[in-house]
Amino acid sequence: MTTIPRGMGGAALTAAARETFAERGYHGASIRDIAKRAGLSLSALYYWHSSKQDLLAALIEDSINDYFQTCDAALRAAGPDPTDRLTAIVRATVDYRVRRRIESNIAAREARNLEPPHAERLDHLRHAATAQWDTIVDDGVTQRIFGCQHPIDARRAIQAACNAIAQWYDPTGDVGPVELADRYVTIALRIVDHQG
Amino acid sequence: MTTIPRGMGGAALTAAARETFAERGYHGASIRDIAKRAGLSLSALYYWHSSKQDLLAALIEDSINDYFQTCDAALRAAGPDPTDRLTAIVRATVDYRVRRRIESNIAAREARNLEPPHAERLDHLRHAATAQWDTIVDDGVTQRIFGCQHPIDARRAIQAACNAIAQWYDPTGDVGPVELADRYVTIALRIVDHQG
Amino acid sequence: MTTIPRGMGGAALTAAARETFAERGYHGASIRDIAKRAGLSLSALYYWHSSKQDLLAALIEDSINDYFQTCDAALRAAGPDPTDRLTAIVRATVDYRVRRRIESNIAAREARNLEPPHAERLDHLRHAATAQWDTIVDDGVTQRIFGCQHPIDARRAIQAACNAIAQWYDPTGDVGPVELADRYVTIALRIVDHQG
Amino acid sequence: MTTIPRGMGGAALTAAARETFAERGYHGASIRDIAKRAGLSLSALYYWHSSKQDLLAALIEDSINDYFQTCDAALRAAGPDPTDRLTAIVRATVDYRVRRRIESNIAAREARNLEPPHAERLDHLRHAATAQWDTIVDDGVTQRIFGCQHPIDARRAIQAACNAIAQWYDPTGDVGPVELADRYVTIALRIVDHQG
DNA sequence: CATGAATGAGTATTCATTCAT
DNA sequence: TATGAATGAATACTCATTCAT
Repeated sequence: MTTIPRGMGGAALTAAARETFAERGYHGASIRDIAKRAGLSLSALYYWHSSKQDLLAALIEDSINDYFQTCDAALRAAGPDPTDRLTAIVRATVDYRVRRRIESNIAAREARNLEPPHAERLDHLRHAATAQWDTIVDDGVTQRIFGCQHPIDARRAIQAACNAIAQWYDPTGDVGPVELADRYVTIALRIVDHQG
Repeated sequence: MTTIPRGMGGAALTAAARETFAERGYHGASIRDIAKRAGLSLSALYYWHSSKQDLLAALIEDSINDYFQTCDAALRAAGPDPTDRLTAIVRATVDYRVRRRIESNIAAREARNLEPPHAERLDHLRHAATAQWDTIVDDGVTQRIFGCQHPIDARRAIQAACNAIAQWYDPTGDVGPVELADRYVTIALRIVDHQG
Repeated sequence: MTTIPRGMGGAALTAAARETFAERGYHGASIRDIAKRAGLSLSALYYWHSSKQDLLAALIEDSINDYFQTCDAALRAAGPDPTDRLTAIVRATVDYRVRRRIESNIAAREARNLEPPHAERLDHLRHAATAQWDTIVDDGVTQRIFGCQHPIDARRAIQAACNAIAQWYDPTGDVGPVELADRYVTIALRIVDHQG
Repeated sequence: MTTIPRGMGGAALTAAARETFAERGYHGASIRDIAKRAGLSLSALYYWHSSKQDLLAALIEDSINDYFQTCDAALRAAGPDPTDRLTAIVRATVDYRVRRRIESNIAAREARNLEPPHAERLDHLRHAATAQWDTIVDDGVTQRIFGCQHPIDARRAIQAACNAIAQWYDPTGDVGPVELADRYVTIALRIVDHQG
């Protein structure tokens, strides 16, 4: 697993890469742009990161790890009840999409540009996340707490709605992350047809 | 990679561009790849299309126009009732995302690579579509047919769910477009808290 | 962009080539520009002229032939006196540079882009012209009518001055070709140090 | 085509560009030819010069600046007398055309291929040079030292004669720059009808 | 740690030209 | 006569990457 190097140059490059990939996409961004934005030379970039691909992978993996930690903590705190668990994972997802809006968009849009070693690790993580969501919804349906007839479609709809937040959320707007999470919990519970 | 009959180069190139942009993204796709895939020379590509940008714009605009026509027809047939109208626009959207899955993904992912003249036209269309959705949800809320407290978030969630279909739908799978539209209408009505 | 009378495609192309070569130079002009300017298709251009090179050669040779005819006529009318002959050839040259200003500039600037068969013919003509000028000046010096000590430099100076006319002459200005020729005859006679 | 010492690429490329532009003209010269002639890669060319246009502009501006410095020094040394000043500027011009024969030809032939920012600067310089010449000739005419009736045509003829030197001068020939300048001073004084 | 100099493969695009109709 | 469709080679330029210092 690639880690983001600590130190002034490394941090500046990571920040510059994040902004540049977000604005122009992986293929549209040139490492010259990134180095210039970081105020460093091209060669300095290669001191910190072995390739453009590595820069992207570091960014995405760091962000995804954050997401998994956020989810795990929330689910550990939530206990076994499907409603609590769905609430927890929706809150964690909304929180992550807002807090790491930019990396989150990069992860969503540019993941397909990751090459085999990184791509496989990411696929595995994604599969695990999907399983986590599916388990929660399935449990709720089995326990007749959720009335929806197509749990997979419900899960897809909730995830899509949460993921889209990163595309439109304005951190300077007047809906804060907590209020937003409340609203999306409500939407999620409606989608699974929560029997309240 | 079949031989293209003389005079049919334009269509072959459009099809090749669609597949290539979908697989690799706008910046990741090279026009050499596109021409090769179409079984024609690079120069033939420029005979039919004035630039790579033009190829992308044509693809996206054609697809978006299709979407608008589909929606307009559905809404004209639906009459004034908000439930009918929401049902109609969700059906039209699901239909479009399934029917033009590939272009639909290109439009969603690569629109930001459109340059000013095309980008502005597209922005305008997107704004019009959003207004259409908002009007429907707002009408339902005003008439107390929909109980949701945050109509804009509801609209965003529904659109995100429908749009995501193009990312995972498998045309060879066992859920057909009509059944899928039924399921998404159900989800949409739940999101707006339809009072049935 | 004038309309092309049927069968006059050749003339339209010659005119278009003249303007385009004059504006952009041989290598800077594209054969597409020329065809478009002539209001014809690319293929029509190739019906009339076998190549871009042929288009340039036709233009230059036509113009050079005109120059030689003008000079020959003037010198035949002038008789044997060196002063008369120098006057005649300067008048003929000024007349040509004004009358065929554009082709004259093309011939001067683009001749080096002519390929072997045409280039050799042109070199031969240029050499003949130089010999004609040199003979006149040498005769004047031998007969002590011209006092200049370096007849070749004198000839070069006169030719350069006359040739430059095509670069600055404004046909809408208030100095007509006859008055201009008078002035350049005066200059030429001073350069050779005419003993008047 | 010797090997270029590391760090000397810029100069080698400038020299190669000078030769290539002189031989084939701006549009006829390809940057591949230039790089190859310099014994460097295409990319090295772009490391040192931002574009083909930039290469041309640098060459021309450098050469023109040389000309202006040469003229200014000569005129400062010459004092106020029109004959001295005309002699000085003719000597400076001949010196420049011989000393920087190749760049001088490039400046004359390829200036029209300069794009707006550079073209405007050059136009301004050219206008200033013309004014300098005109002032000298006008002063001589006003003071009845020069008898010519059309000072502008006289100036044009002198300039054209001097400029043409770069087209035919052979540095291995037997007329050196000083002797040549003497001859052109004589020609110039005759053109303005110097009252000696 | 960091840079200046360099590279080879690749980019989108335009060229003069050809050919079947 | 004339054209619409196509081509291969060339165009200027950018890419990610390397390496000696």
